[in-house]
Amino acid sequence: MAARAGVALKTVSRVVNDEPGVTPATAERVRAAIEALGFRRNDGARLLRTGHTASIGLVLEDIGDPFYSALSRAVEDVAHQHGSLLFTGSSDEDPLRERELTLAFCARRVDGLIIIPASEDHTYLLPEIAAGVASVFVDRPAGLIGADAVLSDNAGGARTGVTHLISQGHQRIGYIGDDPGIYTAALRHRGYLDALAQAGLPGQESWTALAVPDAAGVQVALARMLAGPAPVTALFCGNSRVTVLVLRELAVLGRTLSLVGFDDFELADLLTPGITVIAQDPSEMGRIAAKLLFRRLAGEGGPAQRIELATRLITRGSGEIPPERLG
Amino acid sequence: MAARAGVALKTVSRVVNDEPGVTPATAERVRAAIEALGFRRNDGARLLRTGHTASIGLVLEDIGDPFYSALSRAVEDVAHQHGSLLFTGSSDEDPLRERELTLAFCARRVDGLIIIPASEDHTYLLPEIAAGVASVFVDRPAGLIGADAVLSDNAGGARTGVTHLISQGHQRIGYIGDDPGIYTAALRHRGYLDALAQAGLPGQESWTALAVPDAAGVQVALARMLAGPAPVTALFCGNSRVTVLVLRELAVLGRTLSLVGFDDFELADLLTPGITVIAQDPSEMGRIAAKLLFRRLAGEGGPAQRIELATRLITRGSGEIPPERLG
DNA sequence: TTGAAAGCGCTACCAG
DNA sequence: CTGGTAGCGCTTTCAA
Repeated sequence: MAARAGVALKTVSRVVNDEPGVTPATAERVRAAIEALGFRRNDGARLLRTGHTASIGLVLEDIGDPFYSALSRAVEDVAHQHGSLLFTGSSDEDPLRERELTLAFCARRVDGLIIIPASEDHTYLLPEIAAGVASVFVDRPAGLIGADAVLSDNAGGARTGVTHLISQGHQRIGYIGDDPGIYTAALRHRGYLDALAQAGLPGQESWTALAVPDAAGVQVALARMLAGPAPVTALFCGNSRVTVLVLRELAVLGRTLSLVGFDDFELADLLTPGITVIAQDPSEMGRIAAKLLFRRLAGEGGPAQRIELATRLITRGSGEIPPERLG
Repeated sequence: MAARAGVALKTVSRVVNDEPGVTPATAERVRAAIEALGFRRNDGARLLRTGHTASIGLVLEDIGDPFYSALSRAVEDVAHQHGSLLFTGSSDEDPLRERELTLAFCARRVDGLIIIPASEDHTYLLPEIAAGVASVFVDRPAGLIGADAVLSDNAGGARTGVTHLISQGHQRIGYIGDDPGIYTAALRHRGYLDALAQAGLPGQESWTALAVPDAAGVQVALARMLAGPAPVTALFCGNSRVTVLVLRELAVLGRTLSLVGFDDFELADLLTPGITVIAQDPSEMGRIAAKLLFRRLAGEGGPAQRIELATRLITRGSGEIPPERLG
């Protein structure tokens, strides 16, 4: 400690922390010494003593994905407002990695956790929660434990999108989406089915492709939907990755379909036609989750909250092509 | 410490750290106690003793920007390989915030720093570096201090892009870019000027717009370039933000220009025509920077390195429209 | 193979 | 107003 260096001894702590009870004169002397010796307080040690680390951990699927990076930014801003630093880690949708990451953050004694879960079982978090780590789940709820969660209205959003296509006159509407083992994917598929049922429209197995991972999968799925005498005239895509893959394949095939996608994406408005989407608001999700986390950290009690955010239909052209205008 | 709880006392440490010299029997007993009591090692305390924190700090402009989020992901992957956790912070291009963030990371005693600088003066880092914090700068070099840096060939990339337009037969080529006070922006503008000079083409002041921040600015700039009897037939955009704004404005105007943009972006290939770009590789930049950082952390000496990465011309259509084919 | 003590850098608490 | 002392939870060093 640079105490003796200046002149005073462990009064340094007081001046560093702006505590009351120090003569301006001595304070100034200490400050000079600090400056001269290049003293840097070790927050690690400080926070070992005080108990909280003024840092939170964010575990998400992939920080490189624009959706999550937008969310991440919102979380960071709220954390900054509260004087907290942010640890980030990508799980790559791997439950084991999620767990490792989360536990590593806990070992660092983060004050709180924001988790976009990849795992279905978060009982491993129970001891941590008992030890006082606050945690908020985003995009998908926690598995097997009660915890705060900020979610989108996945089913409702998909229903709105498909209903929009129906209202344009479409009767044969396809669906391409993720593995229904994924929480959001299952709900979106459900929304699709609900919309059809509500309109009294028949579904058909060949019109649905789940667990489509890549371009090849999309190619096969589309080929199936477009084959035969009564091909699909419209398509609902379960996420923006699929939407983009479909757009590429449609371009290759030289075909046009009326199309609505779940999730907005950059430049969706600049394509021709513009892509109609069901938009979530990742920033808003991050902001709300982070605010809730800090309220918990501030001592707010009450049962686990489940906040569901509405989605928004943004019409840009691709979803407003009636069946008769298709080539 | 959960020592007395199990049975043994501070032998726990040995077990937790897989140190040699523990009977399997006692080890098992300790492990059981750990499990039972839900013991969680406090890495903060551990690392206070050992001196290194197994964490690095990344300060960038905006984690919400796809370019930086891709870079960030690459850094995270390398950090993970080395058993390090990652602090992330966005400076919003504000020198003060960059400094705050960096110093906050240093107070947390991160082992190393990866900085995408917003500031022109990094002398504030000197004491930290003297204290042993390794640091690598990315995208732009450090200001006023010698430090490792990983950069793109901004001038060369811009020169390639503009030369490409010239080779398509264009003689009146405009440039819209950022404030030349920004390191990368100045170099890209220089590349543009160099390419024109090299081809013996005249420049014209009205063809250049620097420090264009928003859609309104782009609108004005384009109007100027397209006015008169000898309007610009091609355009080089200094960054992807500008490229997208230009695309929107051209769509509004119903005009076409041959166009090359610095920086690749999602869906550039799906637009009609596809957008020809000079691509950087943000992942590669992040990866290289992080690897260099960990080599420094491992004790590699030598003078500050300056690594310059090549850019890549990706032709997709927009840059291959000859002047005579423009409406 | 195991135990005890010292100390990392800081703040909390109680004396002076 | 200022100083000393204890101790946060861990590792390290030396002794048993």
